[in-house]
Amino acid sequence: MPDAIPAVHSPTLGKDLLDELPAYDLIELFFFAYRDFVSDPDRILDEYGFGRAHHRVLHFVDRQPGLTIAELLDILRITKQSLNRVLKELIEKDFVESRMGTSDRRQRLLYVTGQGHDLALKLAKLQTRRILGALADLEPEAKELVSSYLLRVIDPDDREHVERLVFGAGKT
Amino acid sequence: MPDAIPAVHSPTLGKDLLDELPAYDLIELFFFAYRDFVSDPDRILDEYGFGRAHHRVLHFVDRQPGLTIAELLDILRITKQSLNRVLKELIEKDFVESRMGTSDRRQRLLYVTGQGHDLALKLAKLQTRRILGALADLEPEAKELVSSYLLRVIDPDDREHVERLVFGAGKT
DNA sequence: ATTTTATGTCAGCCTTGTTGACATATCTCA
DNA sequence: TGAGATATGTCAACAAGGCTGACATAAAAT
Repeated sequence: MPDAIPAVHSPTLGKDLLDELPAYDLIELFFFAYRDFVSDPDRILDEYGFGRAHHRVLHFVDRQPGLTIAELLDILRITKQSLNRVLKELIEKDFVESRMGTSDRRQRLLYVTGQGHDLALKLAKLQTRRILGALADLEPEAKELVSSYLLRVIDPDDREHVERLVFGAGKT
Repeated sequence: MPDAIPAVHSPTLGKDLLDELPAYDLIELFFFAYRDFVSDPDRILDEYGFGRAHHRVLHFVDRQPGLTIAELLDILRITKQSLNRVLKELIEKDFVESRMGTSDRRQRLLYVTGQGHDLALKLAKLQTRRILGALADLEPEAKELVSSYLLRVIDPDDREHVERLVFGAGKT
């Protein structure tokens, strides 16, 4: 079937062809790369009786101490019932703690505990080894390019939010 | 806590710091980008009563007509019971068909049907729009760089397999 | 002829998502 | 102050898509 498609380098057709020819290479690479990216933490999480859902919560709470439930729901885009299930376990096992808000006492502000931070860091380092290691043989500007590429894959409406979250956290 | 870490640009420490400082930016961008990357197909799959698991099967069968069950299991890395559940549905709804192997009659060779191919293509184009669109304002060599980056994120043991699968499919 | 391989299938369990309904405490605003 | 909005918690039920273990069959391989 690809045989029927004429040589690609005609400048007049460039834009249309992008719409027509699926980028199977990137689609599949993305799939496999992401799978391996999340697989590293899985083994360790198992030892603690946690899953990926716990990892996500722990990660974002570690990154943004004092995060509220509402903010976390907004980041994860799951229902409060789903969140509550894993959050409750993280709190019971003393990896996260929830304090009453000071200005608004309805809010719960989330913080990681000592061992919560240790685990979050351990998992982040594992993933870091893989995703920075992958840059090793590439040009020095590769990291900048990859991260600006990934940012552009994100929905335009969320980009600003993600940018604040990713590049603005920890400093606040 | 980041305050305790000394200024980063000392050349002697470069390598060690890579091991120590988690790449939160890439970790999070990867997370958000992948989420949006898979979200596009979800809406359409819903209309057919399919989920992501069906999408993956349909995709790889579309890409590699004549795929066997064993090969598919190897690509997806799930159990045959999990695969069978979604595969059965795809076959019942006439998106995929399974023919007896010719050389080895124990094997089942999988093929997409007409509507199976149409759906697979529709989904691939949706994802293509996003992941090629994200290249729009970047340098021309960005695509090559991103795809070689993603390849390097994949487990070294699988890289060759994935390369064959990604760059060698459809031609066979 | 026996064993191995490729696949199918039954039954049950887990994680993580969903919806809907309802409870409580606190804040906001008229 | 009092009514309503907001932030969170919780109960119950369900669905998708993973998993394990056990067992069945047909065909290939030895």
